[in-house]
Amino acid sequence: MESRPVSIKDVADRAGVAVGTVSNVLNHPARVSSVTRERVQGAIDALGFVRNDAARQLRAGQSRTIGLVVLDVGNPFFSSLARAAEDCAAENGSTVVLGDSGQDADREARYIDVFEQQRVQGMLISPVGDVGPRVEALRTRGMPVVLVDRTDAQRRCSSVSVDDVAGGYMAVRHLLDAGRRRIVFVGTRADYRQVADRLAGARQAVEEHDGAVLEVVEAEAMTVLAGRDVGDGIAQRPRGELPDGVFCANDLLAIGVMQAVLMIHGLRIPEDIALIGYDDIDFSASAVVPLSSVRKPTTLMGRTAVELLLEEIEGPASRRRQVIFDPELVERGSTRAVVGAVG
Amino acid sequence: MESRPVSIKDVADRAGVAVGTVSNVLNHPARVSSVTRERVQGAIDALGFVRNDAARQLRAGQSRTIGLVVLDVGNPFFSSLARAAEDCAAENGSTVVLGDSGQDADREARYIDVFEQQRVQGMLISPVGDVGPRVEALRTRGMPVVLVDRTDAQRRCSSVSVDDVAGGYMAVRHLLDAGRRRIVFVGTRADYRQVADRLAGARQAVEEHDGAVLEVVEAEAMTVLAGRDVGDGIAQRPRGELPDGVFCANDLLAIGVMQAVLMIHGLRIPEDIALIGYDDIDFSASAVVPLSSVRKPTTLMGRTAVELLLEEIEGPASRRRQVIFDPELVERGSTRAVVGAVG
DNA sequence: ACGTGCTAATGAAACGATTCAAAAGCACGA
DNA sequence: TCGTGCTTTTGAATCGTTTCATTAGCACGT
Repeated sequence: MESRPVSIKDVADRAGVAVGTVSNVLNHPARVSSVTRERVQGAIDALGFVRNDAARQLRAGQSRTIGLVVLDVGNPFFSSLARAAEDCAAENGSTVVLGDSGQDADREARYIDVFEQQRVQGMLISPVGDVGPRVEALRTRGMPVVLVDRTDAQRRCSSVSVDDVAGGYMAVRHLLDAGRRRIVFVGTRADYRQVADRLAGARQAVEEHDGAVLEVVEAEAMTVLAGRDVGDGIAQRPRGELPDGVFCANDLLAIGVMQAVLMIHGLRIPEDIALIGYDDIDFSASAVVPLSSVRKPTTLMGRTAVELLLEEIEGPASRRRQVIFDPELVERGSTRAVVGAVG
Repeated sequence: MESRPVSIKDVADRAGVAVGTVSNVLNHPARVSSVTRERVQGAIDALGFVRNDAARQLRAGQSRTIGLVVLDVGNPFFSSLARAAEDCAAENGSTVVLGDSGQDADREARYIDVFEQQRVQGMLISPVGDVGPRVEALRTRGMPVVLVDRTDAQRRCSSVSVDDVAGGYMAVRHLLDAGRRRIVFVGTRADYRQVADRLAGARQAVEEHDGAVLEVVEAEAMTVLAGRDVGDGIAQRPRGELPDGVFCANDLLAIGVMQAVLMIHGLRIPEDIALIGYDDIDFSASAVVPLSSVRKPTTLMGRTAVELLLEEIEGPASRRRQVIFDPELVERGSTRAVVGAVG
């Protein structure tokens, strides 16, 4: 009953040709006369032949597959990045397979191993911790690697990332432009480089502006609940000490702050407090007051990462490139200028 | 400079043993004396040898990889399902590679092809449209397939899904138990089998209960904004005609309804209207009023899917099984009983 | 010295597709 | 008839690993 899989040999026998001819039908159809081609194709269909990729790869020495290791597929940033990478790869005849490290270094290592054993064309890695040595080893064995959402300070490989300092600057500059002067930055104790960068950008914007002050408020975590606590604390202050602009290190925090400010304390957004977040998650557009935010060029990042990788696959001689994108301001109701807006 | 990759032959030469011995070190270490083992291991490390999976697979005839094709990695349901599947596969020495069809049939077909060419051990598919013929073809070629989040009416393969009728019943039953009688179901025109099933369950619960009435309100889409419109329409009714319980076909709708009911019309949840959603997305727990919901046993589903697949891989003789899980009620503030709660 | 019973190591064959030098087939002109 | 220049087809060699029948090596008892 359970017969062994159909090979190119079986197809050749049935069509009455040599194996080389079948291979040519599959890979160089122009070399084969149309009558033979049709006979072979008929045999392929009749037998349900499916090419054995292992054998093909073994001979070819490399595959048409790109490995992508992400921190968390549940995070919308990574899922749309993956989508974009897949599209771009498909246009170039490659396929992306995804490995989710779940921020776990062991798991990350496992996927890197598996992909290397599979002889993928190259890897895109958004690393958990320090993948320096790892990447170094891959490169000595000739495996192209591009880092995603992280630069490589030692320039061992190309990378695609976002300038979070610019993003922080952009957000606070936007608040200042809307006439706000007493700015609060909400973030966690800056273990994450990302948060630290955003704060640095915020500082820079405030320092450029006479009369503006920046206060840093620390949240327990980067979640809605933590944001609600922070918002609660802020909104309880006496009227005269209220900030008029709040920049949160991500959208979840901002949504929490919004809930507290609006619901618990009855203040108005943006009239009393203008509010801006970071990441532009889907939810932000449909918050009670649509939330302004700072968006990473996710799609562009995914495409660029694949392009850099392909570049390196084609010509390994090419030098490493660190591509850093600027984020984009997304202006919504939570910071809309209110003076003269009706006019 | 760019030397060809290190093969088992190179390792054998350096260690001064035969290739078969190196292979034994890798696959059957017990068969090799410890002194030889160490010498070979040393050569492996020194040369940076990485096993060529293509060659291994070619010989073995099958891989240790499971292909998972999902509708949308951005959807938390699928990302946690994938996570669970990966864990379960890892425990059994396999690796899951993920393909995101993005609800696109072509893309889905491409991933299925790629996985079949890669001779994966088996596939888990959450299908876009009608994959019947597709699955049929795979099966005749001996490829194990398990459907996810969908049953196979023709029982051509095993499947893992959720009983949405039971989920709908559960949600409305919960509202009834909390003393609500005028129930509204919010959903889209039921193209999705899932939504239709949830409504059917809701109907059933209401019919079992004397004096309870069910009204169906149609939303434009399954989004927060569409929910807000619906909530707006409901809350504008004269007090006497207000429902006292609302069941939304997903959490996004429910959050929209909540925003409209609370913010625009100043009604209270759950005092005036008890509200329950479906899916239990992360956001629900941190809504202004924490949202009750119906949760699918995502992790269990992922594990079970892998288990069914492995079962079929081991013994192809095993009959197909349709596993249907019951969803779980998650009770939060939006439906909390208010009478006597303080006591 | 020789057989017995081990364990350890060997190396050729096999997996299935691709490649490529060589052969075959064919048309045409000399 | 033969050579020339073309297109089409052939099939052996190759990729790197695993398997397995065989051989080698060694200790022990007779």
